[in-house]
Amino acid sequence: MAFAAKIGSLLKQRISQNIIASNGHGSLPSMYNSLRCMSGGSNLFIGSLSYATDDYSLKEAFSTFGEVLEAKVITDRENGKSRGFGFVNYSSEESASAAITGMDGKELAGRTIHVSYANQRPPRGGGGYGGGGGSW
DNA sequence: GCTGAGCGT
Repeated sequence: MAFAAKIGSLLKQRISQNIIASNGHGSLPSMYNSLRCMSGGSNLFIGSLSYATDDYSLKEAFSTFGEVLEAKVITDRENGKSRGFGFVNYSSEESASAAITGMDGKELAGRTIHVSYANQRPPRGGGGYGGGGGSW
């Protein structure tokens, strides 16, 4: 069949476009170094959070910019009190970018928060220090 | 009786 080949061609083009879009979106700023170890989702670091902010409020606050797969506010394990910062995991990089553009330097719960891409975070499992390399 | 730089079990 001829259409079969056509479908294959279309699929190939689609894949190529996807790869190219992942490499050079054209709209994303230069921050490819920050996205070196991630697959399917973007991790954002939220700082200067209010001590009254929780995971749910974070998710609800950042859910308006995109689909938040996971929103977590860091709390002390020995105290159980909010440390004042959290992390937001989006399902798309554009959503994360939109969240940064729309929430970085803005106010949440009455406090100005700082939104940026997360950096340190070893994939829990292994034992041992991973790399560090945080210099870009 | 609690505080505001930073990066999570």
